[in-house]
Amino acid sequence: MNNRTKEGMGTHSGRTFIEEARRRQIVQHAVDVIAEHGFAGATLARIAERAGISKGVISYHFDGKDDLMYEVLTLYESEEQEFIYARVDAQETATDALQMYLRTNIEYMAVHPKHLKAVVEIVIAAKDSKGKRKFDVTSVEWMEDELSRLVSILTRGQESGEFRTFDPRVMAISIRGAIENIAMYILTYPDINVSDYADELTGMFMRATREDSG
Amino acid sequence: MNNRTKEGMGTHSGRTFIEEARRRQIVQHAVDVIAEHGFAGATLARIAERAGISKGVISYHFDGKDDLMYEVLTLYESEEQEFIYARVDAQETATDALQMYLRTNIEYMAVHPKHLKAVVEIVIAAKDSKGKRKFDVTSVEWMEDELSRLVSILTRGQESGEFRTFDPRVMAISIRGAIENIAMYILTYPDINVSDYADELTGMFMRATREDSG
DNA sequence: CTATTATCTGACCGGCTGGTCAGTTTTTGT
DNA sequence: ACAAAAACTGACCAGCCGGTCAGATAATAG
Repeated sequence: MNNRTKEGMGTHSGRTFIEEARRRQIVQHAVDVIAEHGFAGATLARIAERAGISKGVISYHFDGKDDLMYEVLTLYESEEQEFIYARVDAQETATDALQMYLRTNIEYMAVHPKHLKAVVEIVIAAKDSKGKRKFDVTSVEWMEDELSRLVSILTRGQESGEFRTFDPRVMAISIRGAIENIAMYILTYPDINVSDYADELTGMFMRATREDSG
Repeated sequence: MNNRTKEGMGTHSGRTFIEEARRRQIVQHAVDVIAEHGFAGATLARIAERAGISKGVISYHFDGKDDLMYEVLTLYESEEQEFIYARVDAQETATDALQMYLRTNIEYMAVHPKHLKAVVEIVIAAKDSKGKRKFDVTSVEWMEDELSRLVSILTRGQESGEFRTFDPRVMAISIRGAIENIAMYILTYPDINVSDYADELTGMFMRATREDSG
């Protein structure tokens, strides 16, 4: 009486304690391997070896590599979203929201740099393999979703007069690019002062967005 | 009397007309395949098929896949650098230099989006496979090189009083991130107005860098 | 025209990939 | 205690990867 919902992602309906634990363990080790070797270098053999289990176990608990990657993506994506938007949505003005958005993004990636790297790696890989029926839609939608949330903050700021006139989409793309690039550097040089980075980033985009004073 | 310098990259010493043509052809098709399928999906078989030649021809003219990728990287990287810095270095003030830097970057990627995508794909892949003796150093150095040039422009602006006080490195990383992310979007949605993107980007970072007026 | 060299083909190789499965061990239920 | 279900192992598979090579073909030189 095993595989009930395997492919039915999301809600963990009737899973054993052991199964739940194994899945979590595998996902965690998968993240480590992806962060270390990139998506292409994250083979099932390597993930299994890292977890100290047989390769077959992964196939037993997941419907293949794609399913595992999808799990990694959705798990840490939602984890990040919750962390960030719990704080962002608590802000009243768009200015505060944007500032909090930048700050919590940096803060989150300082605590979980591997998670972010893994998510980015998967999304990029999924984008590249477009048309080969992988996790396509989801991955592209993640980018778009993240972007549209940011766009709505920016638009709100423009409507309230806090922000100047600019293309919210270009601004959002630039902000995401800045954040993701800084994430790469935090991973490469872990000994940097994250708080300073957050200050710099907020100072930068506060000036880039606010109404011209003159 | 064939392979003379094969591995000795760079200067094409004594190459046949045919060899030179074939190499160029292979590199061009390699770029197309990388841009379309990503680095991981750019197999020798696919590149050969696209070029309408046998797989062995690639091995005949290049010392393996790494050599081909290295060729793609160096060729289009230098091409881009020349295009951009020919204009950037002609500017007198740091403000003009930065503005030209942003504008020509967008302009270049509008003309050669595939080249840029290919370079980014290779650099990312090389970064991931770090420690596995590929083109490691070079790829990381490209990023660092690109970054240090930008940093020097920013530092110059700060010394001349054009720019406010900020961490030039963080700013440079953010600018690169914004440019590269926009590149991805231009590739995804080719029907956007590139000129507008350039205007938005310059407006954004002009405000982010300039001395506060008050 | 002929011999030599350069170029190219297509079959082939070992190695690694994701994935499968018969059989063994562990956990669970009674 | 014991049977059934769950969890796991390790050997195995086909398929693709980068790369090689003997032999076919094309270009060139004498």
